[in-house]
Amino acid sequence: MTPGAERETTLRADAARNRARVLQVAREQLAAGDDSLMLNTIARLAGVGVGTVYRHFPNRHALLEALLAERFQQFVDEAQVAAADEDARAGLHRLLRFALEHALNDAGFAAVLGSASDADARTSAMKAELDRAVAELLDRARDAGVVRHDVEADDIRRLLCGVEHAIRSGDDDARHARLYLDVLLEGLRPPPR
Amino acid sequence: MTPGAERETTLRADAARNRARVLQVAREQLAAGDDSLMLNTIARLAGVGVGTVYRHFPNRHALLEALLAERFQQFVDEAQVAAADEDARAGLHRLLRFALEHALNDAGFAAVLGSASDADARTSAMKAELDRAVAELLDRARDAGVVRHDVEADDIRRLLCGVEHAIRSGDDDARHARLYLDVLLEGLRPPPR
Amino acid sequence: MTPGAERETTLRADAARNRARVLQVAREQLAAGDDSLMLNTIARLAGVGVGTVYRHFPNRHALLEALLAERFQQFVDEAQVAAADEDARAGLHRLLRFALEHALNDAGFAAVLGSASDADARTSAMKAELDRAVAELLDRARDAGVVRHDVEADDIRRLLCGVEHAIRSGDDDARHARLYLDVLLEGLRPPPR
Amino acid sequence: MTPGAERETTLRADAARNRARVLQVAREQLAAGDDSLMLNTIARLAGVGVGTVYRHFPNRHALLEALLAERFQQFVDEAQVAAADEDARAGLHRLLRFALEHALNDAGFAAVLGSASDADARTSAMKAELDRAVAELLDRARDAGVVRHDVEADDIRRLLCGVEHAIRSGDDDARHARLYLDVLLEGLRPPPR
DNA sequence: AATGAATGAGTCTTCATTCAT
DNA sequence: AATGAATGAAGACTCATTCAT
Repeated sequence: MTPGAERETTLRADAARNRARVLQVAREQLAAGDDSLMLNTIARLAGVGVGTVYRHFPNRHALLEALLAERFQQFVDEAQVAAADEDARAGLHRLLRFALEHALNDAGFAAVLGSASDADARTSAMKAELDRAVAELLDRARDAGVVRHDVEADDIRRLLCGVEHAIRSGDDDARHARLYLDVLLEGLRPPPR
Repeated sequence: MTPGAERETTLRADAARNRARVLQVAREQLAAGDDSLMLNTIARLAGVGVGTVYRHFPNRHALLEALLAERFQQFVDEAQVAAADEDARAGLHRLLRFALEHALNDAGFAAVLGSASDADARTSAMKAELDRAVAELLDRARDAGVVRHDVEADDIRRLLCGVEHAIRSGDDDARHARLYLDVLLEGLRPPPR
Repeated sequence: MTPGAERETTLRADAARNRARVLQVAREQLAAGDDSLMLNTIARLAGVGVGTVYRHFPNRHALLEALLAERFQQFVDEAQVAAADEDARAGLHRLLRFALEHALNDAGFAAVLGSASDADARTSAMKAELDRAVAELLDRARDAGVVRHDVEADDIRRLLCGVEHAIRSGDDDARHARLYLDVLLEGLRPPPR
Repeated sequence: MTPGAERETTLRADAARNRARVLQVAREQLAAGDDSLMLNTIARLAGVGVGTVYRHFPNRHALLEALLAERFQQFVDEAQVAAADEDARAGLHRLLRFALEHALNDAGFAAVLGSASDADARTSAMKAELDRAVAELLDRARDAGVVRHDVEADDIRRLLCGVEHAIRSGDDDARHARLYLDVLLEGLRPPPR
């Protein structure tokens, strides 16, 4: 029984259920475009008392962090796999498409991805892990001459958030998503001459 | 007697001065990064009563619209000049750099630029005017083979907002601004093959 | 028109009325033994909105201060007159009876009188003024040999609060008040031999 | 089988230990000047669940009563000894000094001593016992002409609380304690004619 | 008997908007 | 036309008490 995992494990069955419900409702609220995350409302929707929400998440931010930690780690794992692709350019492509999908599905995810400073050290750690994977991929891509020299992992993250933003602003159908991502990918090539 | 025109015409000198002050303060607030736009605060800073603010702008949104209308028209004018450039690609370049500067200086400007629906018909009209100019430029650029065929004026607007977003997320120094805009410009070229 | 008085004067008629109502209700609450001073409740009882209460008194403490300032100054004025009595012992007697009446009528008054540290400088100033008057009286009384040498103005204040406390604890009829005050006055005489 | 007795008797060893811990923590809290007595906090500090606290003490008041009962009985015992002093005035002196020490050490103690009505019959019984001892002492002192005729046991209790209050309001060093108690003792002598 | 998660009424505080002056 | 006091709905958070485990 890992000590870290234990915290989750020893949670009483009903407490765990409530915690999950709250996270679930919060996620739905965000997905529905309501980023106010009112703890009272969430409590009502989750069918628990306000106090229960506050017990699990002392403030709005803690809730957001929890929401993100879940998704982000999951994503970082996938990202690392994608980053190992033999073909660096293809790997980058896959990685970005990957991240974009996540960002489009989860507004909170995009928010973290694109913020300069993190409130929680765990978030920063995960972001660093992600940047490390991207940096490796970029290095290989640069060596292969398929990516311009003046962009770094950090820039990739920010540009991706920009694309996500562009897609969200207006009809965010698949065609636009594909087009905007493609523009980014083409723009990342070393400029002619 | 056009009602719209009358409002502007009959404005007493002091009323006009108050209106200008309110807009000025609101602009400063936004520039200072405070996008809450509390009308009470603005009134205090402008040295007028809240009631006065409400007389001129029935609600927060009206204030935002007014703020934008001012800037936007000014921008559209400049844009039309830029769009007339002989060299279509150079014109596009200038136009985007132009817009980007505005967007970085004025968060509200970027918000309008990137929103799918407008609250005020005048805004839509100006946006249409802008898109018309960009569309012409794009047509010429496409004919010259320097821009991919699958992007429209609307996409340009959205992508630009994306770039603005990327620049704002983190250190928004000149280097990043130039780099991200360049990535966009390169990405807009017709893809190889 | 004195500047100090003006603040009160320029208060709009209705604002002044509301402020007075709030103070009135707060005073009644305290008198009724409820020292929780819930601003919402006070607002309701005063027939004004919560916001109005908050406009006049940003927090509970400000309300208390206002409540006290009113009474205290009024009392200090009277005290100074009483302190000027030719017969020092009689003056002290009158002064204490005087203060006791106030303290019994207004719990807040007693609270300030008996607290070692004040939150508001004005309160400290008034207290100092009071102590000055008492000190003069004590000096004369000591010279006349009718008060023990080891008590100071500060002690008088504290002992009086003690008496007030004793009177409140139980039936606080006039007999008890007279008796306890008399015990104090006798106790203040120089001890035999 | 007396229900009251049973409760004490059948208390399991661990239950008794928990009860004692809770009382201990509550006492410490009060001593530390925190008279909010939050049962959740006490439970945490005592290392038991809230439920356990509630099992032993159905509400905050019951806890207070229990806290006091302990001390009070202990005090009454000592008081009865002190009251048996040959020299009535000396006995009174010792008794009051005695009570004062207790009251200064234990704010709850003073609260009970000075309250007109008790929540628990046991408290009233103990208070009656105390008053009986004091009354005897007073009778003897009056007969000896060393205490005024118009004070009763009840008054002694209340005046003592007054002194305690005075001592607490400000620097409560030994000098002040001695002085204020002395003022009371002198004040209790029969007034000169 | 013990635990501590859950509850939700209760309180504080802010701020967009109205309206008497 | 201007003022700013008043309003009160809305949101954040606490804590005494209950009850399933």
